[in-house]
Amino acid sequence: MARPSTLILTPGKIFRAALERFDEKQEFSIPQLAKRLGVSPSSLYHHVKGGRAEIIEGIRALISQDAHDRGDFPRGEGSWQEQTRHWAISYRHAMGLHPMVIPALVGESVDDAPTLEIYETLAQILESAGFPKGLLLDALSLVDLLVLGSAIDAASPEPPWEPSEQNHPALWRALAARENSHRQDDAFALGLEAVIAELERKLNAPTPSSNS
Amino acid sequence: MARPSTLILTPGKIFRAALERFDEKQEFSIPQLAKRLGVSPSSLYHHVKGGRAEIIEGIRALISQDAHDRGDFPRGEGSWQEQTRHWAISYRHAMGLHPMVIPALVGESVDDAPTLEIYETLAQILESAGFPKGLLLDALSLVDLLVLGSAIDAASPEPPWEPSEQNHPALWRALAARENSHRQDDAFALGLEAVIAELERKLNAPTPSSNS
DNA sequence: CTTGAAACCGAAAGATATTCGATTATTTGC
DNA sequence: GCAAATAATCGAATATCTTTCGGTTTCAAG
Repeated sequence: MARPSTLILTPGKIFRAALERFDEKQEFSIPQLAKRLGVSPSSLYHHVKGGRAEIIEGIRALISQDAHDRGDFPRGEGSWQEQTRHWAISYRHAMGLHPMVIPALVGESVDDAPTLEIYETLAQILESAGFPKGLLLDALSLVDLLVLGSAIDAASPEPPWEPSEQNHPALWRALAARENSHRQDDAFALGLEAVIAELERKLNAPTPSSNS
Repeated sequence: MARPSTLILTPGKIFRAALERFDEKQEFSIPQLAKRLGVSPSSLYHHVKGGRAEIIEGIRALISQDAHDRGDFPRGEGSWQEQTRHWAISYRHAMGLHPMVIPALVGESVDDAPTLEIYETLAQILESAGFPKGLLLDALSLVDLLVLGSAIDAASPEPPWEPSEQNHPALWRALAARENSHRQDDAFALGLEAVIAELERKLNAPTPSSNS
C-alpha cells in the first residue's frame, strides 16, 4: 500500500490511541500502537517527528485538554483556599483517570500548552491571594508535589508495601487495620488540608520573608 | 571463556554497578551494565534470576541499605514530631543521592528488607505517638507521598515548567522571581512542616475517628 | 499534463531483554 | 584421589523495540 485515498492518521488520533492503549494494556510501544491504528510503525513518524518522546508529550497534553473540556479548572469565585483545593482535586482527578501513564511522564519537563495552562491557573490563584514573590513558587511547587506524589501513590500496586508480620510488625499492623479502604484518597485529602493550612499560616505571618 | 578461576559476579556487585551506572549515565540497560562489569549480558541472569526487574529492586534495597550504613534513621529520642521530621529528611536525602533512579522505582511495590525496615521505623514512630488505628496508615502514606513527590520533583529538569512570558504570565513571573534558588528544597521543607502540623492537629483532635 | 509534496509501506539497522546449550572450574561424596 | 554434580561464564538465537530510508501512490498546483 502507498498513499491511501482516505487518510488515516493525524497527530490527534495517534495521541488518543496511545492514551487508550496505556489505559488498557498499561504499557505502550510503537508497533503495538501502530497495530491498533491499523498502520505500519514507520507511518507514525510522518505525523509525530519526535517519535516516542513526542507521543508521551502528546498524551500529557491530551490529559490536560480533556480536563479542560470536562470543565475542570474554572477560575472560580471562592477564596483562594477553596480555589486551590478545587485545583488540586481536579488535577489529581485528571491524573487518576490514567494512572498507568504517570510513570511515563515522570522526570520530563512540561512545555505543552494545555498543561501549562493548568499551572498558569494555579499561579494566578496564588498571585491573587497575595502570596509574596519569594513564596509563590514554593507554594505552587508544594501543591504540585502533593498532587504528583499522590498520583504516583495511586498508580502503585495496593498496598505499596509488602511487609511480613514478624519482621515489620508495626507496618504490618498499620496495613491490617485499614484493609480495603480508601488509603490513597484519604492520605491525599489529609495532605491537601495540611498544605492549605500551612500556606494560610505563611500568608498571614507577620514576616513572610523569602527563605534562602 | 567458560567458568573462570576467580569469580567475577555477585548480586551485590551487579546492584552496585547498576546504581553507579544510573548515577553517571542516567539510564540503565543490561548490555551496558554487562560491559561495565566486563562480562557478557547473559551472565547476569545466573546471579539475578529475575532479570531487569530484580536489578531495579536490588538498587532500591541498596539505596536503603546505604542510608542505614550511613547511620540515618536512628530510632531517636525526640518527640514524634522531631522523629518524623528527621525520618522524612533522611529518606528524601537518600533518594536525592540518586535522583535518576527514582523514575525507575515508581509504580513498583516495596518488598525488600532494608526499605521495609525504613517504613517500619516510621510506623513505629507514629504508633508510639499514639495515632489511632484508623489514622496511622493515612499519616504514614502522607509522609511517604510527600517524600516521593519531592524526590520526583528533584529528579525533574529545573525548572520543570517551560512557560512563555506572553501565554503564561503568572507562571512565568513566579519562576522569574526565584531563579537559581532552592525551589525544590524549600517546597519540601514547607510541605514537611505542613504535614507535621496537620498530623499534630489530628492527633490532638477531640474526635480522631477513622474516616470511611 | 507535469511537477512536487504528502502519506503510506517494507526493509533494514541497531539496541534491548531473555533463554538455552556448551564449556570449563570448583566442590562434593565416596 | 577420582567421578559426578554443581556453578559460572560464554555465544548464539529469539523476539522485541525505536528509528531511518527509499519506494510507491495519491492528490494538488501551476
